Amino acid sequence: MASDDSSPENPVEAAPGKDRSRDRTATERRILDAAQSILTGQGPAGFGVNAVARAAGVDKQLIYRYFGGLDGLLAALGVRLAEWWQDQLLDDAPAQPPGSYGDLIEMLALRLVRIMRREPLALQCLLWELTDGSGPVATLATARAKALGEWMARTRGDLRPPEGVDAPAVNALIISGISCFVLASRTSANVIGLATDQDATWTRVEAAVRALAQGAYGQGPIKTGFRPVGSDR
Amino acid sequence: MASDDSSPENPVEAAPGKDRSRDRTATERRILDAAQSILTGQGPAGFGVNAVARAAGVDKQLIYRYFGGLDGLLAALGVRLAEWWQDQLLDDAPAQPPGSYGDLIEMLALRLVRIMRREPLALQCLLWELTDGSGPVATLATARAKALGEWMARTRGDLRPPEGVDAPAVNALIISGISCFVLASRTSANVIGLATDQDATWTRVEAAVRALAQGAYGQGPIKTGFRPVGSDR
DNA sequence: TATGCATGTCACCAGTAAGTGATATGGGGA
DNA sequence: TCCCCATATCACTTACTGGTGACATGCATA
Repeated sequence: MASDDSSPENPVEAAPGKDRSRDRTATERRILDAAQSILTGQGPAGFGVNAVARAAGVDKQLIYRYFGGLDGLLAALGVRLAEWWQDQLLDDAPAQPPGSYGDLIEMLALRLVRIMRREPLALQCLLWELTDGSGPVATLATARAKALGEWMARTRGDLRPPEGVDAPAVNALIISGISCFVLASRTSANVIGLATDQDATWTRVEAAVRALAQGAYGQGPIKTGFRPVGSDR
Repeated sequence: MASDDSSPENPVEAAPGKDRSRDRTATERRILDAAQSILTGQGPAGFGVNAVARAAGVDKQLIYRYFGGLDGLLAALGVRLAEWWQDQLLDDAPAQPPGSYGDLIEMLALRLVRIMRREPLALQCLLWELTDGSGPVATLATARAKALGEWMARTRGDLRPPEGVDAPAVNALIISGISCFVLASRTSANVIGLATDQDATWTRVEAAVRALAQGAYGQGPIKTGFRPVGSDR
């Protein structure tokens, strides 16, 4: 994945011929598609003017003209991301409303596990935010935070966390844990002793997520019927 | 922190004169110090042959000769890191042995929070592992995992998690949560709604860590006496 | 038909990266 | 004393990056 980016491996066809469509909005979409594809595949490190232009089969000058450079392109991509998060979270209303605050957080957490596992782009954006907190990248984080917040507001009804439990802090840790774990599973098949390439492991992780949510907000430790087989540190 | 790396901002002095000490082991140490300094300051992205050589005040050729290139240098750094983790974790025996498995995990988790907050190098390594899972970088992860495992083996005594609780999965999520949260606090002053630049927030986070550990392994939700002031999603 | 502008392309710049072959220099052994 | 070798430095190539100015082309309007 180093040098040979000129081969047409992207969804957009890259015929190096003459003036293509002469359609600005279409070209802008091509560029955005390419940017998304690059970010998904190569990650933040590969996200550059040259790479995106090459993938889009377009001169990089157009990126400067139409988006004002990389930052503008990233901002435009952020708008897409925001819509995507809306689709992922908001559009699937819960089958049955949560019965307790613990259920609410469990529901959110499980959704998060599945979304993150399914969508590499979300992971790459998260990684980028962890790497670089400067302005343009921060908008990506904002999109996600907004979608999560709206889902909560819509779903929580009048549920409240139990007295004395610091819900924002606990939730932040649970969400962080899920994010980091899925992120780590992307590059390593063994994360803190769990084989992330096996489906059974993910079943266990989801059960653990439930146990954490209910343990922090519920009435006691959740027995999942888990029986250790190997080392149980 | 971008371009001007030639100024002697590192602990090693960078006099561009003639043959310095003509002492290979000392030179190797200079290079290693510089590499560590670069990684701590600039992160994985800034970790290159030129940058390290410049910071060490040494010709980059020596990096190839003595370490066989960046990968070898990274491996050598990994050895250092392993020792560092040993120092951080193993050498401070717990004041009193944990009374339950929940106490054990709570103890480990709190230690982790403090270590991660204190040592930027640990965070940069973690970030690198999340970015790139290829061989040389993976050794960094191994060093940390080994230190954690040994601490557990030494401290746990004959404590066992409660029946039916999947300790490896729960612990992995707790550790991931701490890692990711501290990592995010490095680049953003507001992580999932928590102001990470205030000491009070970290007190809350530590309490939440305790609540999660005890909630998952203990007898019920932990009341920390927390009283919400603002939004409590 | 002729002009002007939006669209697209090309060629180049300065900067920096990784990597390599040749050269200087000093110290220790024969 | 002389020579050899480990140590250290220099000079260079190749390749890529972000960024910019100049140029070509086609469409719509006057």
